[in-house]
Amino acid sequence: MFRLSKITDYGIVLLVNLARTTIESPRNARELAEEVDLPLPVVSKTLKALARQGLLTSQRGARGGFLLSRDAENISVANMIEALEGPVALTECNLSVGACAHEIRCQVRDPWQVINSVVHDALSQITLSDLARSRFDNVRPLDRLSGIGGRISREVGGSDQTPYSIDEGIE
Amino acid sequence: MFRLSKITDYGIVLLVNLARTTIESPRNARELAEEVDLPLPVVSKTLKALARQGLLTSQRGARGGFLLSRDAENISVANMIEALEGPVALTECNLSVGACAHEIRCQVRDPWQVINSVVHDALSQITLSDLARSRFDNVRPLDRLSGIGGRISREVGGSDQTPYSIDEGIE
DNA sequence: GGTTTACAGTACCAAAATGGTCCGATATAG
DNA sequence: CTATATCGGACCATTTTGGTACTGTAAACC
Repeated sequence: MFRLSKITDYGIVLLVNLARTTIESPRNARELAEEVDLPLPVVSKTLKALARQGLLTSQRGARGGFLLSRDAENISVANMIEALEGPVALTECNLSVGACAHEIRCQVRDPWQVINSVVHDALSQITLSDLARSRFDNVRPLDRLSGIGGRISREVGGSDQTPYSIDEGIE
Repeated sequence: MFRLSKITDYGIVLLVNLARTTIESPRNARELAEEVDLPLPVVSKTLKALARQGLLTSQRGARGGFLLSRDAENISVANMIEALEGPVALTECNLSVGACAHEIRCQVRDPWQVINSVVHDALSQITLSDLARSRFDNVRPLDRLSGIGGRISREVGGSDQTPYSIDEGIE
């Protein structure tokens, strides 16, 4: 079905919520669950996963909770997806060499590498701070994307790169 | 897990196979299954689905089989994925309005529209003929993508657009 | 016209992934 | 010491996937 899991969806919503607040003290799961209107166990599970993957820092005990582990500008959509879904690999052969039995005689492995990179790059260019800014409301969203493309090219290995800002040229 | 289903994977392999041959007579499932080294029932199922979605034309009866229904240049990766997975919708809210119960109070719906479009656009720019050409073998694939980005912007509704050629600037 | 070839549709089933809940352990604040 | 929260699992129902099988129908060819 080519859809992200709900946990990932929830995770991004939660991250945006955390990125929006200016408070620097940790926010706990119950609080966040209310704001987002999702069952506490689900929110809790999602936050735990994000903490384990290093996108959130957790503080245990009374007055504990979760904080972004780094600036929202430095967390890309690709990062968030990878944290909750594992590596972006549209096909098995994109995961690693030798993952697919047909690898040797396969005629499309190399093209798939390209496709996967294109998608990954696209997802790397949008950051959490873009999502948190969210002034999309009454504007057709796609208008903002002119010019994004020139940068979809260089990065390969999942390392961070200069992210594209959705607001570019709009201010 | 953010992976395409195997059927989709198989489907693309089969389409590439069909795009590579110059023969204009239909190729049957058994023949294709051998070439691709996959079980006949699976190949058959996949081809049927592609035919139902209009990417292949089928010919019944003796000497029947499958043919591309249009030129490989006019079949994008997005087309192939949509044929076998349904519409590209990374989240439920990308599928249609009202698909998600949280839609009204959701803070990230609009950003998701953008993300989804970016991915969809990227997948629209690579065509079956690009895949079939496949001269990726000894070249680092990403080098070919410089310049792709400028075009990732305009299209929204899934309609065809001028596709990006992977070989651009390499010849 | 009968036989063979090959697709069409659909039902079916086992295995895996997902969505969601719950609980005991541990760390921290006061 | 107690209340608060996360941590790390286990757990289970439901859905999706991957793959097979079977019946029907269309076309070709003798």
